Amino acid sequence: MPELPEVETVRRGLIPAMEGRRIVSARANRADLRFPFPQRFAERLTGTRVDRLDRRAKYLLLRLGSGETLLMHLGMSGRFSITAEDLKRQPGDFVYAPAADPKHDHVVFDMEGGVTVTYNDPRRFGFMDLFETGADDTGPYLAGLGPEPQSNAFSGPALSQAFKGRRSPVKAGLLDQRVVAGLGNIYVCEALWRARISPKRLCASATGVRAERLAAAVRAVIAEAIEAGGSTLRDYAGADGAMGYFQHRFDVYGREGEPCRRGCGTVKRIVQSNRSTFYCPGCQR
DNA sequence: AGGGGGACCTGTGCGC
DNA sequence: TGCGCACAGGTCCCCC
Repeated sequence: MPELPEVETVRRGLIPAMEGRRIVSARANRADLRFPFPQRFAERLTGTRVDRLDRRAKYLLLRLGSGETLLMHLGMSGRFSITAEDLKRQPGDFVYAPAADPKHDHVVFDMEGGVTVTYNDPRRFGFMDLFETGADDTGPYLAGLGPEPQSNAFSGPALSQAFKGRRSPVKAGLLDQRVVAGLGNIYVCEALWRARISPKRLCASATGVRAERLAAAVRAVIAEAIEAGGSTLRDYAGADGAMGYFQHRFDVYGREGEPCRRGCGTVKRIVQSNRSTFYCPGCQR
């Protein structure tokens, strides 16, 4: 479910609840999510302090006083809710509302200061792991990730280089986390629309000036989405009460049959590598 | 080697 | 109202 902007919004929402606080106790309510929890999961977390909350691509990284890093991925349906006496606006309020069904509450962190952070994930595509801090680039998850879209390492020339010789559609190229890290189905569709590039165009033919346009579009789309997430955080809970999943105005995603915002045609839905792609055949070439 | 398709799960919304 | 199907924002694994 969450792509980079949603994960970044979740990170920012978790900071007041977790950063600088000791984990009084941690608990996993089952043996696995997508993968088994690491050995002695609860014991390795209990008693340690969360020094910092980082993000890389769609991964949250809790840097712990113990010298370990807790890596968390939200999969498609992972959510956090927070309850906290000292963060509440009104007594009895949730800071971020709990997900509807508590039977999917899989991990609970009791934090210093009466703050409780609960991870809920109906589909259990999410996962958590612990590794020694500093080993980010040698572990199975983060090694090989491409540049962050907001970093200097991501640029037109870099994207052009990554696309060179690739025979796959540019939609698949942008979804490849080794090319650029953090994009998912929605923001790839949005960036391609913004850059006026057809999702069916082959990567190899989207180098040069097209890659330049695409890189700029990716940056803009991601920046705007993070900003939209930030505004829902400022309002505390978003419309549905859940942190990180904000209502955002999409240009093409989910708009099949509706008019293109450029007024040139109708948004079309196709399937590429088993996933929905939305685009406007009128302006995307 | 790179790329496509299926698998992993549960929930929701729609048509009949 | 109930049932079955299609679909959902991610990633891994297998196979060509």
